[in-house]
Amino acid sequence: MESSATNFRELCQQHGIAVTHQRQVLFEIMQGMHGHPSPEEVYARVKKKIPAISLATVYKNIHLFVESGIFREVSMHHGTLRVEMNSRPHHHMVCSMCKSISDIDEADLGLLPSHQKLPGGFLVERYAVDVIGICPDCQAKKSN
Amino acid sequence: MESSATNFRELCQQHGIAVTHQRQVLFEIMQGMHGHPSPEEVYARVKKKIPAISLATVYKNIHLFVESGIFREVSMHHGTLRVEMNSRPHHHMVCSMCKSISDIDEADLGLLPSHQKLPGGFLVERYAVDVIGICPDCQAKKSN
DNA sequence: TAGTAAACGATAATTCTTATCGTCTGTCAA
DNA sequence: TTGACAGACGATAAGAATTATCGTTTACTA
Repeated sequence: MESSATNFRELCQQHGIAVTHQRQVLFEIMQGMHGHPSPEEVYARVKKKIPAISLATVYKNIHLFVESGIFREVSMHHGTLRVEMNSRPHHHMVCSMCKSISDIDEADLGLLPSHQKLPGGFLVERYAVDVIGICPDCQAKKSN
Repeated sequence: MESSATNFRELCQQHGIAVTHQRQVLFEIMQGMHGHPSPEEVYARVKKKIPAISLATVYKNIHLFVESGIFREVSMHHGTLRVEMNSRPHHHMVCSMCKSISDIDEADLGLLPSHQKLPGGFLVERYAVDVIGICPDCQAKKSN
């Protein structure tokens, strides 16, 4: 069985990024965390292993991991407060390139909820679907 | 046909909030905006009609509208950067009370995408579904 | 193993949002 | 109507999250 160190080294080589001690510890700790920790929470954990690490390094490497496709952001939405004024039942199309958000009617999406109660006893109020992909503008730019 | 002023007055009475000039102009401008504007963008528009308005007032009233259920937030997610380390295909259950996020396997959700290309030519890469509702903990608290 | 590009830590700066506070206004009862 | 009072307002300071800067150190390639 390969060690996780070897795996991480290969992962970095695949993505063309340098293997540093900080980066490796960060990666391993993040992989071992459940849920969706904030950068601060990750920082707190990593600090136990590398007391001298900087919060900026944590941010920089989380972004690097996300850009490389090693991890993924939970929400594609903008960081600022965004409000919904379209009162018709609809969902969102989010462009993975330009991050633009456009609305799509529920009926046009062709997806409908089927359960009222999910495993664990979670009581469903509504579904919010982000369709992630490439918007027409970015498709055009891509093929140029 | 009722004027929009009357509508807004009734809306405020329904929600037990005062009708102020700022609030009314803000509401009307937001209703007339497309997409999902940021507070800054809304502020810029409102300023043309009420030059003396404060950005804090815009924030306070957007929150008020959201809390009252007049408008809705685009994303229920936390404002901070959150990273996904679960590599299995899954979606999220977001509690509308405590804002906690937990994972649910795609298979358990019972929802599957049916289209590859949506109206407008948007090219689908993947779906990210937020199931919004009440988590078991908050259901328990609620009934107390 | 030397040169170079990139990564690091420290910290200043920026951005977004919220809190504070003195003044003003909308609401409601008289 | 009017007067009292809670709540809303504007100005701005404060706070939280994130990013930029910069001098030093480290990893990769030849």
